[in-house]
Amino acid sequence: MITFTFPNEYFSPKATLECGQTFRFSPCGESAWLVLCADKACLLKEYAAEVHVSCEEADEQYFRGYFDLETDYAALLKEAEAFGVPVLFEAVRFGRGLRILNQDKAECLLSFIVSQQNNIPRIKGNLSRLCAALGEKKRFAGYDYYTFPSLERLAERDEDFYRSLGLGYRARYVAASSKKLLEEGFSSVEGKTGAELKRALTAYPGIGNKVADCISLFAFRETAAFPVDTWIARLYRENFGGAETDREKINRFFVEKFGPNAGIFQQYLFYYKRERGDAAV
DNA sequence: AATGGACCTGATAAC
DNA sequence: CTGTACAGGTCCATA
Repeated sequence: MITFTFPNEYFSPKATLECGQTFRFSPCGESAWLVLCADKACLLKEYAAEVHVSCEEADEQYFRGYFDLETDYAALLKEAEAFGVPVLFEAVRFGRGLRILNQDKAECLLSFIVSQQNNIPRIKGNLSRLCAALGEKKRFAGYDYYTFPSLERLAERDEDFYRSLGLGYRARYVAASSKKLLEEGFSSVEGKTGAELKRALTAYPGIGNKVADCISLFAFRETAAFPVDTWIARLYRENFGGAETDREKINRFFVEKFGPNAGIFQQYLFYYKRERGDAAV
């Protein structure tokens, strides 16, 4: 095991983990979290001025990439503030240290299918039962955890099995998309970006525009992908005086307004709106 | 092209 | 206390 550090001025484990982009983490004690992705685990500990990341030695580069540590968030926040939009200014202040993760593609795709019309505690329960049932048991730093299951294991189960884990009507989508992933891999999205990538992702059962944007942003580094859910739609009405109700139109409004990094700013806006929905700005 | 209803489930709020 | 609306939507059926 090794530990590397990163200044916490632009790395807040709490904001990064709790903003809703991932569901596979759990607090352990004060200011510490066990974070899981694919078949790997790491431990985050926050101190006064830095975050300590502990993982297997072979996984250091993986987690540096996972937490997006090569990206300059100081510059991104400056860019956000330069728009002169009050709610965005407040959002980046509130969510300072939030970083966009670079997640495992298959795990992200299936997790966000599960997330639709669902709440976070339940999503976490669904996914942890899924991993416990089909994943591989491992141990890291004294903690037991289950890996995210392989596509082989996932694809051999049917809708009824996923229903038994509590996924509800999403069980059908997880079964079908797992099979598609096993058969085709990511060949249908390979090399695609932007709108083409989004369109290819919506070809998976259970993936519509919103979930396709989430997967683009969280697993394909599509920094312009701007997921529009109920909170963003509300933000659009309340903070931008928007009149459109079509979520694709709302998506275009924000992408045109905030440009190539719109998706990153979306996470700050979403986190702020969900946590501080009552705030004046 | 756009609009509306069905869909699993359970934690939480609201009376 | 029992009921209901709602959760980071998607899909399918209609005019």
